[in-house]
Amino acid sequence: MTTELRLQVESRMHAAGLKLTPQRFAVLDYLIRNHIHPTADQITARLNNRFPRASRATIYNTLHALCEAGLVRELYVDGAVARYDALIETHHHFVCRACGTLEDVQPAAVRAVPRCNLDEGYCVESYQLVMRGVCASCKQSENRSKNLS
Amino acid sequence: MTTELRLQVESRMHAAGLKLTPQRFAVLDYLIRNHIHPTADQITARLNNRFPRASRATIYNTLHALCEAGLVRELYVDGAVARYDALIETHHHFVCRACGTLEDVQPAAVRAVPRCNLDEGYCVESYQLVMRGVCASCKQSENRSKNLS
DNA sequence: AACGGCCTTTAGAATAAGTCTAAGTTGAGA
DNA sequence: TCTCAACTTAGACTTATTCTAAAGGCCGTT
Repeated sequence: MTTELRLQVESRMHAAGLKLTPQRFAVLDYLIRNHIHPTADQITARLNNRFPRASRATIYNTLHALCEAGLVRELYVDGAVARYDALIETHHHFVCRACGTLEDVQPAAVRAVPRCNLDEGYCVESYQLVMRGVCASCKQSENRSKNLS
Repeated sequence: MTTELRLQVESRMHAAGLKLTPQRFAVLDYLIRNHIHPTADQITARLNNRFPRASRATIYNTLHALCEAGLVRELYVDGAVARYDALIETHHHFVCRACGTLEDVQPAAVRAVPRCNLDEGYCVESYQLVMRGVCASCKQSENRSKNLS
């Protein structure tokens, strides 16, 4: 984590009334460095290789706290397992139905401005766009097997 | 279910190699008549008031079969509980953070054309847009309490 | 209309994600 | 440094979903 980012995190955590424990830093640092949308279990397994250890309850507490502080986003994409994402900039997601990979999609790549025309009084505060399909490498494999048959 | 719809369902189920059991009709009929995005538990509770009874396993089997047949969509919006939706026409969803209600949003209301400019080779087959915010009636309550204070 | 294969349903046990609890620990303001 | 509310912890608990093995029923064929 750069010093700049660290300061930003500190001020956000402070604003949210959260203490800066080693466990919280470790979780956030991991999410910032690894954009793999891990589950709580994956985070636990990875962090417990190193210092500091964190129990399951702490991982969940931390993730929820970071979500409330707006530093992390919780995603439900595939199934009933929550995935987590350091919320550095807004972005969308693409899921490959062949290999299951979940990738980030930069907002610039999507011509989808969620300028909604809902009934009067509705207030959209945030939105999430999940695209599903086949990623480039799986598409290639599909084409290859088609040509063979 | 209208005769027309029933025929459509029969042909889709047949195409998917699925038998037309009373339980499957009951689940689909309930989803078509009630756009409340129920959980598997809510469906089970509701159906077991009437004929035919269906066990938990059957409800899940049926929902998965209907999903594969493209007649039903599985949604993970709030948390780790799956919600189900008769997939009659494409539409989006709006979740109110105050009352938790999940509402349908017609595509016409969203100026979001998912014409994505992903890396070459990517193929978007479907997408799902979930908007979060405050619904009209909750917004009104919020304003009312602001004026009082 | 009856038959029989095989898909479907069922109850209940098993699994897994996430939450709760109560006791010990610690970050950070004074 | 002192203090205490906030944090962490292990493990029990809850709840959604899946699995299993046996009984049942849909439907093409006769």
